[in-house]
Amino acid sequence: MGFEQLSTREREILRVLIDHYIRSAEPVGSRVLSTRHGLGLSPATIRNTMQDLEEMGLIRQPHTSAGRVPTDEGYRTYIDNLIEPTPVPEDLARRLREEIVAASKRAVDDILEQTAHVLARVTTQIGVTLAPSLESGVISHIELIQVAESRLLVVLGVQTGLVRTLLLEVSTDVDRKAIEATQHALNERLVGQPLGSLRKLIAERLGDDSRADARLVKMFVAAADELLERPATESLHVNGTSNLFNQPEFADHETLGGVLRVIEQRTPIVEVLRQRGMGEGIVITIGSEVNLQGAEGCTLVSAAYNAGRVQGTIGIMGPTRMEYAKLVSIVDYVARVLAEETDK
Amino acid sequence: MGFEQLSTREREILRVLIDHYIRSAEPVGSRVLSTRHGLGLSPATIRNTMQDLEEMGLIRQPHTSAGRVPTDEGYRTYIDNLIEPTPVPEDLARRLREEIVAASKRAVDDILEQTAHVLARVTTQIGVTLAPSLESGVISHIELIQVAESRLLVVLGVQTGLVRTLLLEVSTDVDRKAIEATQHALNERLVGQPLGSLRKLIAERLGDDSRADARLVKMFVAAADELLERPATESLHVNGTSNLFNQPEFADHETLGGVLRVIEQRTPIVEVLRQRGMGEGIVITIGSEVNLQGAEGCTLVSAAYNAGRVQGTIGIMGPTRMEYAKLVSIVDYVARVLAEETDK
DNA sequence: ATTAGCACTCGGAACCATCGAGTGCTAATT
DNA sequence: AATTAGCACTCGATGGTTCCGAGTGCTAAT
Repeated sequence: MGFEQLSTREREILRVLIDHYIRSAEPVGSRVLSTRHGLGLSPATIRNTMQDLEEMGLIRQPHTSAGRVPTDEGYRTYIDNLIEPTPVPEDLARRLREEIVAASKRAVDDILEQTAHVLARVTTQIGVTLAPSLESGVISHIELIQVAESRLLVVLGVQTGLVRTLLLEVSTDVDRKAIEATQHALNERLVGQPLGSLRKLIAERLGDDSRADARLVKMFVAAADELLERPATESLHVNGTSNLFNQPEFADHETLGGVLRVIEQRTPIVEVLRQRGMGEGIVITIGSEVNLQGAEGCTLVSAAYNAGRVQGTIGIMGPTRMEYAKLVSIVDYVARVLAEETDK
Repeated sequence: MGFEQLSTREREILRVLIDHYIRSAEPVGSRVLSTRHGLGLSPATIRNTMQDLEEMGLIRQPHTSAGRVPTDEGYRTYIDNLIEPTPVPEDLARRLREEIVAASKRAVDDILEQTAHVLARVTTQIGVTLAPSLESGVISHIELIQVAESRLLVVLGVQTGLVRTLLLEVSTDVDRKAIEATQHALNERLVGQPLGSLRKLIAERLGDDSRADARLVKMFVAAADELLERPATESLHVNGTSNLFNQPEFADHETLGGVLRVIEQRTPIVEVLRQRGMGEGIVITIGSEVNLQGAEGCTLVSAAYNAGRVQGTIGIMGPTRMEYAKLVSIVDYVARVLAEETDK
């Protein structure tokens, strides 16, 4: 099943077959491979090799008298061993950078929204972007602002310029003094610490501080918890869903519906991006390999980007039959640009 | 074409026909109407009336030898004159309220997201919610916070507890003093004024103020402008798109694609909600009546909600063939609950 | 080891007949 | 005068049949 067991010829035929299938979206027969591509072999020979590849589970026949299509295992070997990314053309690179930079004056969410949009348009796939997880971010700044009688706005500055805000509903009888005192206490004790360990820190460091209003602190912790937990699905931006309609694999209503449902749930996608997309370099995830029920025919091409010390993920989602050679480079490039833009 | 010209019998038949069609999604023949509904008329009579209704453009035949289906004009008369909303059942009302209240401790966007979700689930249509337009909101509070060397967070409090924040990229050489001074000047001159007239006000009131940093003020205005313009599409929440898949009218790929594309663009929907949805009571907008290219077969049932002095809109979107009697009440009820929750 | 040759398979397109729901019209009925 | 029964007619949907050809696997020749 592994790549090592493939002969040069098998590799070559598998590569050419998938290349062709990616373009045509139709089962590939031995004839086309023999004539239209430069591997000087007769159809018969190719047929033999194809039989072998089929036994290995890398390709299959939709029905007896049809050509072959890649299986997901086939795609996997192709992805891992047979593609050579084509560099992003100069002019496209320039345009990409411009469009992302144009948005970078705004808040993080706006950049990400814009990036998802650009990704979708350029790749004609679905663009997805995920804001950095703040777990490991370092608190630089805490501010409590009373915006209404019973509403407190919490501004949480995280290291290199990331900001999150959230609203706190408080009982009406906290006075300005208490708020200020709490704010001071929080700042003093928490700045410079990683957000992820906040709950623990508060217990340790503020338990004794008499200046801080205990109720406020408790609410603050609850809110911060939420900030850490919830935004996972909320900070996911998806764009270009309608690109699916052009893909023949989603001509079927069921298939299409399944994918859209998965996208709507968000969580499954966030999980794939978080769990597999971290680290560095491009990660390609085939739907059927992970638990993406309903989107088995989809694949995610993702890359992490560093925004200061925290990491977010971007990517594209489309049918497993996609032009990896081109798209991989684009995703990679966009991730780099995004890192530059969010990290300054 | 108007409603006045319909005889009682014509009205009755139109009503019953549409009622039936809404449930069955199939062309309605004269037989079914005669036997299955209590209007003691023979099929032949009904056929005659149906011919009349067809001439008036209220119903039509998909082809000879098929029953009749309503035209959009037919739906319009039905909507305007023939439906009687069924009250929301007690227990459903309770659950709705609970679910919305549960989210109301969080920021506005969260409530709206949750509301869209609830609407979608309960109606099995697409739920849409639109944050209040801040145009006419009154500024209660302005705060400038330096969150990084060259980043300023603007907190804009709007009357009863609504808060908007946005990031400002500034050149590095503004000092703390200048920021504070500007903040003071802004507060002094702008609090109590409607957000919409902000640009004009600033020219009038701050031109002479020497304390404020001119560059900062200019950037502030730019940012506020953006806040007024841009969020129109951004503060639209959509949920339940996959509900479309159950509707037979969207079995066709083209149709479905059209609708999804419209949803993705967002602007068209925002416009319908803003332009027609304001004021009070339920507004029902049929796709073909307004300029919703691609979503002609869709209808929006929307209602405005008051959040203090500003107004937002919520609604549902689905095939024109939807159960208005039930759904209208639900949308109405949710709008009321939402008003209560955002306005306190 | 490769390839030409050939019988075989099977999905898809085209064609056809059939069926039946629903119509519009006319003539009979109330 | 309004309603209804009766009837011929229309036309989409359904299912069966045939036909075509792309593509195969195998065998025998190179």
